[in-house]
Amino acid sequence: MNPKGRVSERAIAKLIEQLGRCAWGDAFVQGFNPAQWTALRYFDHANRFSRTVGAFARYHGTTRGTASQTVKALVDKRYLRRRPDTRDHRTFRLDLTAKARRLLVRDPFHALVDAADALSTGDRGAVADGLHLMLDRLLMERGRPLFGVCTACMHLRGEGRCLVSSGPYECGLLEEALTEEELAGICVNYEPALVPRVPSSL
Amino acid sequence: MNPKGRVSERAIAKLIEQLGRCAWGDAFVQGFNPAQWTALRYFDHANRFSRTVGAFARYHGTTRGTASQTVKALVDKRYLRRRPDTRDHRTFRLDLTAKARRLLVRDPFHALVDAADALSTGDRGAVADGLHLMLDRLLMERGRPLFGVCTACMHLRGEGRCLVSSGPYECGLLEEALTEEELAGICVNYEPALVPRVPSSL
DNA sequence: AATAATAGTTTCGACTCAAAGCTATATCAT
DNA sequence: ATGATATAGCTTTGAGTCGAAACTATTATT
Repeated sequence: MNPKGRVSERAIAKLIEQLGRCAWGDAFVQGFNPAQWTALRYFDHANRFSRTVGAFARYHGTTRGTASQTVKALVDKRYLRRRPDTRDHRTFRLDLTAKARRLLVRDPFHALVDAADALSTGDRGAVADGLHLMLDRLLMERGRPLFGVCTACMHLRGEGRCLVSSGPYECGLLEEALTEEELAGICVNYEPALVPRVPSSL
Repeated sequence: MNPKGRVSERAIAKLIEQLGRCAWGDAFVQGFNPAQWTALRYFDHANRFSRTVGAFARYHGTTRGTASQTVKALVDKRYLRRRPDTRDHRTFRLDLTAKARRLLVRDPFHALVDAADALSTGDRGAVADGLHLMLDRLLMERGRPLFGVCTACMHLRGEGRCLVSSGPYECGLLEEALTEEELAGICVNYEPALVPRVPSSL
């Protein structure tokens, strides 16, 4: 359709930029800003090893300083509860409050989700795969972590051969037991397994 | 692959957000910020009716106040030249300088373009079409203009039947003559023609 | 014990948003 | 025509946010 080589690549990049800006603009609502909404979504889906300021900063591709301020605003407004880690006295654990869970029902992010819903099922798969490929490549280039789930992670051990726990699953990196529900949480320590055990849905 | 309905929609939205953030972070470079890079790209591709603060604000989905400051910074640094419009004394025309054109060769945006380049030709088409559909839908919902090119615009007249000019093409809305090169510039007054004359590449 | 690395916070200048203000053009009644 | 009002294009202002760098405290390494 387009004879010149780089035309459609540029179009894709431009579309991503525009869609991103659009979602950004939508997120100035209900007294929050885009970063705060992203943080709320992050702490909703991150597993317990990843609910810290630093992990969120890496996920969001921002500095720890900025992430610290975003989190502070949410803690002050009682959407996150902050308490010191019992093992490492440098870090603080952050957990969503019930108030935050109620708020997330009206997340402005749903506009972008609805737009994706307009695609046909086949197109959705192609778009998702294509974007995933692009993101992996970009994050890899900058040495940023990938943030996947346990079910596709090489550190997951379980199904009867646990070393450090009597439960069904554990994280081989951190040597901690995992409940079945925790397997679906996104993790800063994720590393893709050579052969995924369960199809990832991120 | 994913049985539950909204999983892949959410994944797409998340990927777009992440890719957008990534491009945002890349754009803090060479003493410019993301908004300034977007402005430089915009004024590079916009046609002469659309090279104003207001048109850029609408394109970028921001306020005129913010756009005004972004432009001001670029004018002060001699990357844009600003001069009053001869017809409408409220508006100012903004044009890229040669200095800006040299700068745009090292636009950090190319990282995202390169990532798109990693896709196969077929995937690129599917991704581009899917994202285009999503963006159109989003912009339509919020009543924002679409910013297309003359060749796909319903206001384009030409090929021997011009009314206000002796040249080959003209804009029926603004009643101004258009040179052939200008047909490729993106325009704030764009409205999709029912039947596009030439395949659009934006 | 000394040094380096990690986790988080604070500070500063620049930027963004939203709202209000200013000037020029367009519309409309007289 | 003339003058009043509305609209459009842009700028200025103030509160809040971002990225970069400096800082404190804790843990890891040598």
